[in-house]
This record gives sequence, structure tokens and C-alpha cells, in this order.
Amino acid sequence: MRYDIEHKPATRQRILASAGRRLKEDGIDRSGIATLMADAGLTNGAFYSHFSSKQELVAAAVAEQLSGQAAAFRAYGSTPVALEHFIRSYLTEWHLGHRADGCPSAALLDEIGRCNESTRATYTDALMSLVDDMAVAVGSGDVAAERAKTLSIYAMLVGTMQLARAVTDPNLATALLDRGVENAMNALRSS
Amino acid sequence: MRYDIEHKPATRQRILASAGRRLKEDGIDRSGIATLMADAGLTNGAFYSHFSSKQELVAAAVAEQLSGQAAAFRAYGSTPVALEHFIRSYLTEWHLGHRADGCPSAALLDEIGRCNESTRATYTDALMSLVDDMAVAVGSGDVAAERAKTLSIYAMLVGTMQLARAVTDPNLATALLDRGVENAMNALRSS
DNA sequence: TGTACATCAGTGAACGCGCGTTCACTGATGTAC
DNA sequence: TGTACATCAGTGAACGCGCGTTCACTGATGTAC
Repeated sequence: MRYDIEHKPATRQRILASAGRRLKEDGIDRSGIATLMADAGLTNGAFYSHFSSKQELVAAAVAEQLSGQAAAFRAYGSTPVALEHFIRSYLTEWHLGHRADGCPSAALLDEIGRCNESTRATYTDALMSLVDDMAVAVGSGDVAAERAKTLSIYAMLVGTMQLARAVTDPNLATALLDRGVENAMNALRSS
Repeated sequence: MRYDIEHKPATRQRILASAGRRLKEDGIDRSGIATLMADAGLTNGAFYSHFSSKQELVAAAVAEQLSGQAAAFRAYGSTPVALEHFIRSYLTEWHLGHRADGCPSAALLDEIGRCNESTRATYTDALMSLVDDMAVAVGSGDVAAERAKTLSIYAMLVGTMQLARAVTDPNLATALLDRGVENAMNALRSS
């Protein structure tokens, strides 16, 4: 069909975007290649001309999701209040109910922890990139310390969202989100 | 073979215990019935005389793991320092490296969040039982408030452990564990 | 006491299905002559 | 200008495999007579 030169990279990007959503919604193991490709309007056979394996797609899609999260964070501006905005918009009922549109770590973190070294390394890099943005925003000067702090806060947010999603009592979930904001704000202001 | 009357419940318990370990190690979707039964020294065919479906086993095994976690917590005694001990023993390198022997929530929480209502309800009940023990130990009088607080701390611990496991840089993981202890202690002492 | 039968936890083969991956093929377009 | 060929993103069938689940069968023991 002789597509123009931007066509293939654009298709790859389209697969990455829809796969990011599907993986977050259904989990890594429950998302089959055929479904992931159908989501992008393609058939299973075309997969291996874009990615060498499912693991490679997973790594790339998760990294893409994290970089989207970083972009969303940067949209709050690079000031200390940006992190407060991030925390408050993270621990919401909306986010709880929209896995596919939400944080890749909240959706997939324990599964990522079971992935191979290479996938986890890609995750780590993308995560550190997000955390760097956050550390700069907090901007007290000691960037290493701010990175450790923001990363730790990110972990709190992820755990809180996962637990709120797992629990069947909506009031419990809401209480968790509220408490989570408090705890995260305290952690942000401490030391 | 005409086993004695305690035989079948004992076998069920053995399956639950080994399945709990396997599920935490490999994840829910990567643990097949044949493997789960082989772990208990049985073959796949015997599975359905103990459980009506894989989901039912998952729910029972996860609840069993949480009740083991509650028992371990109670072993610290029912005083405010018990929770400090729990936090410190949770966020350790040992726990990071021993998924099968560790917290079921750190190992499986995002997958549990994708399970059906019934499995999640079983998880919620077992979790609330653990949290009740913790709230009593903190024992300030306002049990409802203590429950919300300890549940929220539990969420922080889970997120921190998951992130520490996912990341490929061991120093980053250690820093996360250390910071996590600080944040959890602060949350414990606050309000 | 000896024998025939009932019990039932566990076996192992089989079911249809979806998985990740491979590969021969398609067909619209660009290039060479 | 017209024709033959090369390109290559995408198709769709097929591969072996493991999944969750079903089921006819086994065989050691307890019970009935």
C-alpha cells in the first residue's frame, strides 16, 4: 500500500496509546495481542512489525503513560503548589472510577514488579523523569532530597488509589482518598 | 481411600496455604490450577472437589493471607508500639525480596482491584479485620478514626513496597523503604 | 469371622478456547526503464 | 508516456501450548450382613 514515511511511526504511536489504556483497564496478562491490535484498528499479524515482543510493547506503553503523567504534572506549572494540585487531582473519585484514563502505576504496579529487568528498567527511567519534574517544582535546592520525598509521596498515592479501588465499601474508599490527601500533604510539608 | 474426617478440610487448608504463596509470587493470572494443585502435592482434577472455581480459591487464599498478617500483627501485642513494629518490619529489604512470604496486598493489590465483587468483598472483610486489630492497638478511644488512620497507613506501606519492588535501582528501593518508614510514623503520630 | 458392597478423595485424560508468535500472502503505490 | 517490477504495512491462518473446567474411573477403607 506504500504509505508515506510518517505512517509507520504514527501507527506505532496509535498502538502505544490504545495499548496503554487497555493494559491499565484489564491488566497486562489479560490483554492479548489480538485485542491490543484490534483496539488500534489492526489485526494481530501486524504486531511484530512494530514490536519485537509483547514485553517490549508493555514497557513502551507504560513509559508512554508515565510521560503523559509527567506532562500533566508540568501543566500545573513548576512551583511548590503544583505538587499539591497533583495530589488532590490524583486522589479523586473520578480517578478511582477511570482506570484506563488514570495513573499507570495505580493500575499496574504489582504486575510491573513481576516483569523482566528490562521492562522494569524502562519503568524506572520514566518514573525518575516524572519525579525529577516534581522535585524541581518543590525546588528547595536539595534536588536529591526532593526526589526521594516526591517519589515516596508518589508511592503513597499509588497504594491509596489501589486500596480504594480494591475495597467494596464506597465510604471506605472515600475515607481512604481523604486521609490520603492529608497524609500526602503532611509528607510534602515535612522535613 | 476412605480418609478420616479431618482429612479433607486439612487438604483444603494445605491448598490454601501453598496457593497463597504461589499467587503472591507469580500473580493471579500466571498461577494455573494445575500448578496450584501440584504445589499442594495433588493433581488438577481434585481441585473442584475443594473449590467451585479459581476465583473462589483466590478469594479464600487472599483472605487467609490477610488473616495470617493479622495474626503476625497481634503477636506484637495490642499497644501503640505494635503498629510501629509492624511498619518497621513491613518496609524491610527482606520483605522486598520475599514476595511469597510477604504481604498479600503488596503482591496482588492491583489484580485484586480487578477481581469480581465477591472476591473484593472477601478481601475487604479480611482487611477490615486486620485494621480492627490495629485500631484497637492504637487505642485512643475513637475506634472509627483509628481505623481510618491505620487503613490509610496500610495503603502507604503497600504502595511503598510495590514501588520499591518495581524499581531496578537498589539504592532507590532502599531510599523508598526508609522514607516510607518516616512518612508512616508521622502519619501514625499525627492528628 | 468372612465377604460383598458403598464411599469418596484423588487421578488423569479430555473439552474448547485464547494465548504469543510465525509466516506466506496481498495490494496500493513509488521507481526504473 | 506506458509498463514491469520492488516495496512493505497490514492480513489472516496456522503453530504449539497452557488455561479453567469436566468427568469417567481408581482403589483403600469403613460398613452391612
